[in-house]
Amino acid sequence: MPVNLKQLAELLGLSQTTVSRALNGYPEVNAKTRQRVLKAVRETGYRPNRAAQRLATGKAYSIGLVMPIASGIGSDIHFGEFLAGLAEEAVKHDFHFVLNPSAPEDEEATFRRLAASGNVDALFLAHMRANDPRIAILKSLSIPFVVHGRSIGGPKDYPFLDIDNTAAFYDATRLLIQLGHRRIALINGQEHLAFAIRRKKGVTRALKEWGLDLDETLVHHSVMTDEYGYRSMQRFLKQPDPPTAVLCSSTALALGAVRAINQAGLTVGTDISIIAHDDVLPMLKPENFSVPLTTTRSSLRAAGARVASRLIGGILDRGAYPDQELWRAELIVRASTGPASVKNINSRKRV
Amino acid sequence: MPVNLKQLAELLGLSQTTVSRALNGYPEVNAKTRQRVLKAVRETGYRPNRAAQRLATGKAYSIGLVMPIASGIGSDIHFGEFLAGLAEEAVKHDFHFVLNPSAPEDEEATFRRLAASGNVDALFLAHMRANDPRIAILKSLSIPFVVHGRSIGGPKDYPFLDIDNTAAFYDATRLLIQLGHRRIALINGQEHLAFAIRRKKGVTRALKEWGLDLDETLVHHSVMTDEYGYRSMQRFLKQPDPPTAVLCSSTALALGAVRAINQAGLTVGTDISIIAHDDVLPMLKPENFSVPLTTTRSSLRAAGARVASRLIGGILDRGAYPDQELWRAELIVRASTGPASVKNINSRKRV
DNA sequence: GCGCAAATTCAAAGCGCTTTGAGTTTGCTA
DNA sequence: TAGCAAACTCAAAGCGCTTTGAATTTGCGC
Repeated sequence: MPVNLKQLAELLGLSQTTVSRALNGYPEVNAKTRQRVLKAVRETGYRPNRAAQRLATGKAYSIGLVMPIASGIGSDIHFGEFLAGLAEEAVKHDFHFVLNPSAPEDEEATFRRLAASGNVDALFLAHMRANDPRIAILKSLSIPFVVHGRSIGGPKDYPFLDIDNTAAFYDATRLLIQLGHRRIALINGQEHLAFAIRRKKGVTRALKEWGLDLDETLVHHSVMTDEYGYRSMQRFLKQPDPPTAVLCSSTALALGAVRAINQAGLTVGTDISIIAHDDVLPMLKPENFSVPLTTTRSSLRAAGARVASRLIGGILDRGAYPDQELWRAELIVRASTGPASVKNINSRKRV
Repeated sequence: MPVNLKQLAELLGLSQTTVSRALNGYPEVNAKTRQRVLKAVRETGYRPNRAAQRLATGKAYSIGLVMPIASGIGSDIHFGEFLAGLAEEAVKHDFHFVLNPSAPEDEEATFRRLAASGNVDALFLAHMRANDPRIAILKSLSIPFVVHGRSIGGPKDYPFLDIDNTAAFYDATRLLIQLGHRRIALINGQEHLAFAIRRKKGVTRALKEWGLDLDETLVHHSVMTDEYGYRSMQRFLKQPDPPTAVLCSSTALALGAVRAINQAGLTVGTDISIIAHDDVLPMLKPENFSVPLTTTRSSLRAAGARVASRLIGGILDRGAYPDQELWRAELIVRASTGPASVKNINSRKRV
């Protein structure tokens, strides 16, 4: 039988008002009194009743999530991982979720309904596309939100958390160039997604700085699964002048690419270099690849947790968070990258 | 500005009591009055305030979900799909989720905390293992729950929704036997999972009925990804007496298996038959395989929705659901299954 | 020691719903 | 037409918290 405010106040010989204020950090409470209250809370294990708080404050203490059910997104491994981070953080603060599976064409209606329902205090948005129309919709909805990722074009002033995809792939490409690679391929995510566009831009930029051009025949866009990584790599290797290095937008793609490379009788790291972006999925660790993978790393789960923090912090008016965050991915060099030597190129040609 | 009960009652010239009762289906309300109330609800768009309901009834109107973060589960595509079904149904009833990411070793504590928190009315459980200890824990916790899947051994009297895995794989195997196959392989899920055990049992049983034995060298257990399907199939094909047919526990596994088959210069459906279990993942449609896949089909999303229905129905005391449900998977024959002819066997041997 | 502002604390009024216990009608029976 | 049970409807009391507006203390300058 949990104690409630009234009992706690009685126990302390204080009024509910004072106890409530002590707990919620109001300044007009004597420091000693607050200490007494806090102690009593610890001893009794008092936890405020969320339903009552919701009723009294009008806050929902929950976060709305629109879960895309379009092919290849909803049940994407990446979504689960991000969600885990989000949930982890939410649970700490006793926040709930309202998960709204929604087809892309219904998304706008879903947002509106959700915002109007009063069931959520804030919304979360992901899978940004170029010129994503959802940002304008959310801005018009007067409900706080945070975007994971960034659109390209359109309004600039909205809260987001993104990683610097351009920089990550610029850095990765630069490393490859420094190692002597000149023909560099890119196995990327779907073409309409903002992160994929930025990553390609990073590659292009680095090449350009060295006076090189990105060969469009060495760029593939697809859903980021093992399977597509394999197919893309296979096609690259069949080209008359195949790449000596390849960048993959996910470890899943890299898994397939590695298989294609091995199957062609080539060795990762010596014959062909490979760098993948690593979302730190527990299923797919780059260090466990037969040839450990050089990666640009940024934890998706951590991003989820951070987004939740910001959303919750905003709702509770606690802590000041930057409105726009751009995380820098780490470039971690492992065995899958090596110099592009003449010998490599020859051995490759022989296949 | 949404209307509340008081305003609605005023509008109707009724008391809040009567309106509330009319809405909640109490019998002591005149049928005509109830119609009037319902009409007014439609016109005003009245929606009861969940926070107030929670406070008044003591119900949380939410469902607890323990999301396993062990390797290869949490961010599993199957989990996302099931979750989508669950969420879809929950949203309809304005139910929330409390997602609790938890490492397997903390699960018990997580259950207890969740049950004690009063934040959820019911719990959901999945990824059943043989002799799964979590069932006993949940039963002791006096909180309603539904299990997706079934344990093997241990208590029998608990609410579950499962598919008849034994029957599904029995049926699939029987079909293969009828087509003349004698050496049948199984690429299964992880060995400790109940569904995998049952599927293997189904295969064994069918073979036994035809006087055949399951060759243990033709059974692999692993995480159900593309990658492992490929590896398993590759190993099977290297055996001195390779299988003429293979059963896969998921379409992801089948994808890998098909690749290995093609790579070996064989053709699915003529040289080697393949049947996969299809969870109806939007990402991976068996009908879109280059050779459309024969499958045992049962929608994971539908299962999620059903579990949510049962959980919610139980909480609201609405509708009577069976406590234990065993869904029958459909066996859908497509082009990936064909007769095992001598010619096939010969051509296979030549490789 | 007095008076006043600042510092604390408090009682009470909601938040919007459910539900108890009591009051009103209605429909029949006698 | 009185009388009574059945059928409806209602006023009011919570649920556990926040917050307003007022009351009480305390601290200081004179």
